[in-house]
Amino acid sequence: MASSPPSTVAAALREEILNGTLAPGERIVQEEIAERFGASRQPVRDALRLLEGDGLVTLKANSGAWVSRLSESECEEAYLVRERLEPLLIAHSIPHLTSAQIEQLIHLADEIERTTDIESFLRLDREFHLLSYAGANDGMLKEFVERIWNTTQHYRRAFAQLTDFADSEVTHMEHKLIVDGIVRNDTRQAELAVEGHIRRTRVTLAEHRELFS
Amino acid sequence: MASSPPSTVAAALREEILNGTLAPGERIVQEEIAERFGASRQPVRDALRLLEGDGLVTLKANSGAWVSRLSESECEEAYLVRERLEPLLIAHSIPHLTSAQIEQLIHLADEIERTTDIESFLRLDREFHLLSYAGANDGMLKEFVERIWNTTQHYRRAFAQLTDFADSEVTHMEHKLIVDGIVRNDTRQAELAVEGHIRRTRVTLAEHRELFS
DNA sequence: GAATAGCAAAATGTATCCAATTGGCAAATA
DNA sequence: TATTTGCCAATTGGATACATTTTGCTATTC
Repeated sequence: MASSPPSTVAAALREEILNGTLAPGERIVQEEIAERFGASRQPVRDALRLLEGDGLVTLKANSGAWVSRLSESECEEAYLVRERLEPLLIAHSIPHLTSAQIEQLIHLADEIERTTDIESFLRLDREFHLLSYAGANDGMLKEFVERIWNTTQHYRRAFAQLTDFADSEVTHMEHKLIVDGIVRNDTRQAELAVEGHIRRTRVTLAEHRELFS
Repeated sequence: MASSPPSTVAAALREEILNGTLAPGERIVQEEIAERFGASRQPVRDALRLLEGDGLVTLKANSGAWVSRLSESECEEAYLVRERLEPLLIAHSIPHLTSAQIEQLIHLADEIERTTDIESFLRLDREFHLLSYAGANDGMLKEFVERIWNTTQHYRRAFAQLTDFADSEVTHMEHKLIVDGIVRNDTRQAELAVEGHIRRTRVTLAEHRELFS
């Protein structure tokens, strides 16, 4: 599904932005991308428009495309919005999670605790949270949340590198609280754990303004 | 700003979708639009991609473009998200509203109360709420909220026509509560009034499933 | 020496032509 | 008669060529 050239190019660029190959602020030249994918500039333009819709790329008319960059206040805004949306999302998700998915969540929380590598941590943490929302049928809400995760991915990486997992103990505890809420079907606890998890991250991030200099 | 052909075409189509000229589910043919604007199909394609990013248009590869249509559950989801986001938005806005803007809000609430025409009501109501958020510096949050307003506009119109303003008294009261919170600088009251306003609309909408048949 | 005006190179935007895909209609077959 | 297969018209998608805009550099002037 969605295997048209523009989607393919967009997916590849999205991956490069998320894994840090393309950094925020970096210029994206249509012709370069077109050449790399053996296509013309037309599908590349479509791909860039798709990514603009995802908030990952910023287009300027007659000028070019850049990987989106967040200011400190925009990053804080992103976390404030997550604090409002993700508790709702997990509440809608929990009643429909399969036992296989719950098993996987337990497994992921465990694996995250054992990881010392930053890239693995980012990948597993993302997988954990998005899987905890997999039961929800809310298309638009999921789009919003995933968009925020994508646009803030770079800053999570920078933060993890800067602090070298200084808060990892608390993070693991919060993940366990979320899992516990899910396992015991205590939706309210899961909501509060998610909200607290995001809020603490926001406050901790705010103590490192140097990330945005 | 943003006066490039694609933006112009997108703005015109957006207007036609919002004012009901183009109804949800309606097909949009590239060549027709191109001819109407005296342009080639290329900028039209870009415009459709822009509108897809706004959620107003749904594209299907190799098939065409349609005005987006919401299901009943998607519409409810939209209101649930608004209940979470708009209180936050008005809380951020209130401290920065100018006295001229506050005067205008008072004036709008008054004008809405005097209106019996549905199109005027929709236009003024939208203007009132978006103006009440004008003080906020939250770009992404505003984008999200405006996107939801846009994609649900058609259903607000259908609801107003169906009920012929049966709940207008309550609506006016809620608007006054919001204005009162703003005027007295009581942010918390404004938040609660906004949340209640949206929540009541959601519940009332849910009593009219025939809108989505 | 700093600032501004003009120019040139590079990248984006648009138009046109051609290819590929879709969906409906008709005809043939079970 | 219902279903399936094949064809054709219509529409979208992609590639190439050309026009337009931007931007940085250079040269000139104050």
